[in-house]
Amino acid sequence: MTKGEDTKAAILRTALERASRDGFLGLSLGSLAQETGLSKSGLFAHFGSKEDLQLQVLDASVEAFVEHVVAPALRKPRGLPRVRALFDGWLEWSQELSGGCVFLAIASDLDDKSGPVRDKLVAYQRDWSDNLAIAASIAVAEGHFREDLDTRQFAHEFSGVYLAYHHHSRLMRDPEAESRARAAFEGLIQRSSARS
Amino acid sequence: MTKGEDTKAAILRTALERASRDGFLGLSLGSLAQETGLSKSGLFAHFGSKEDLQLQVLDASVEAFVEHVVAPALRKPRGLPRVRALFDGWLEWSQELSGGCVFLAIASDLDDKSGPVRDKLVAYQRDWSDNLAIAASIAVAEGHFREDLDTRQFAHEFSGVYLAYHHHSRLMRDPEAESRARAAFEGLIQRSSARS
DNA sequence: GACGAAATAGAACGGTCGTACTATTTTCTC
DNA sequence: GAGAAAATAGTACGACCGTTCTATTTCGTC
Repeated sequence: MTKGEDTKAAILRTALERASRDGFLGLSLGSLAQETGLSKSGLFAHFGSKEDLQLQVLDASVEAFVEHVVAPALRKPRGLPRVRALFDGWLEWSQELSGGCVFLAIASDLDDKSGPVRDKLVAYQRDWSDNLAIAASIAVAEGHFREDLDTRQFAHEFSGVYLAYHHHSRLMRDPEAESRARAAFEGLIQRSSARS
Repeated sequence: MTKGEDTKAAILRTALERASRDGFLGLSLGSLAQETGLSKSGLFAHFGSKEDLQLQVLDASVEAFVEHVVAPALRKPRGLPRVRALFDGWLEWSQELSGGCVFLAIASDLDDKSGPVRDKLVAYQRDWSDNLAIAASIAVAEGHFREDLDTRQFAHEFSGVYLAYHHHSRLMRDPEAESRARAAFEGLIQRSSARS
């Protein structure tokens, strides 16, 4: 790894952390430069524009997410164990960066914008939704979940459990958020399971 | 209503709309002045500071929320009908402003900050959570919901249904978001109901 | 160790930010 | 309708924004 690539990776690591706290709106080149010990123009030289930086932060976020959540789950047995691993990993993910889930942090300030950054985020989110539904359908195939389970509905409610957890733990700092989320998840699993 | 109060109300109405789209981070005095046809200093004179403006926007948001969601629900019969009205009203609320739910828009850029604006938002959110739990416990008392229902857990999952709806409809523009949310809600109602 | 290339710094740009201060206009009261 | 009070405009401030351009330093190769 060359010097430049090294620096860039360090910038992205810092940027990811910052984006989780302040979103993309609060992530300025000046403050990021200061935080990484570079000059503003020195940092800027690694990216053609702020938008390019955002796109690369997004890619780096997904890379981290796959490493921390998706990959470990894929090492688990197909079906229910993998679904559980996805949930556990996802919860951990939301606490990994100091500002919580970076995707949610940037989602809110991209909601009503348009452009490549939003497009990329949405594409990634769709992929994730698809993956949740696929994990559920594997659990159906393995006989863990009901034959007639609506796997897309399952994915939707799954994400609802996560979103409620994130909202209650992060904004409201509710100490019961995790136990509530786990209870909700168990309920979801139970009513999705075969031989209910 | 004096002229000044009139202008202030108009400013707040515009600010509310803008805050729903861009959050508090994206809501600048300059752009807000332009949008309301006032000079920047003319607008500023109505508020001692930007923070004061934010606090007042927050109060105005709650006022609107109570008017559009809480009050109509309170006119419904106690118990399940009221719970349903809260849900329906909440879904409508999320589509009322062009940027979606203003509370969620500003929640994400206050997550990790501290100060009076965040404190006020959190207080309001706790009130709302409490109200949901109370509505559920009334439904228990009326015999609509199970005696042993955990009403706080109900409130938590209720908000999860809303959050998933908001996320899927707003960020991902999923046309099925509403039907998914309604299905999730019906599931929640069903397993909370008496004589299941 | 020289030398071309890669990486970083520095300075400056027009713009917008929130805020303060001083005019000017509009409204209300008698 | 005069005059006080309220409401709005104008201007300026220092700070930071993203971006561009031109140095300067550091690195990798022969």
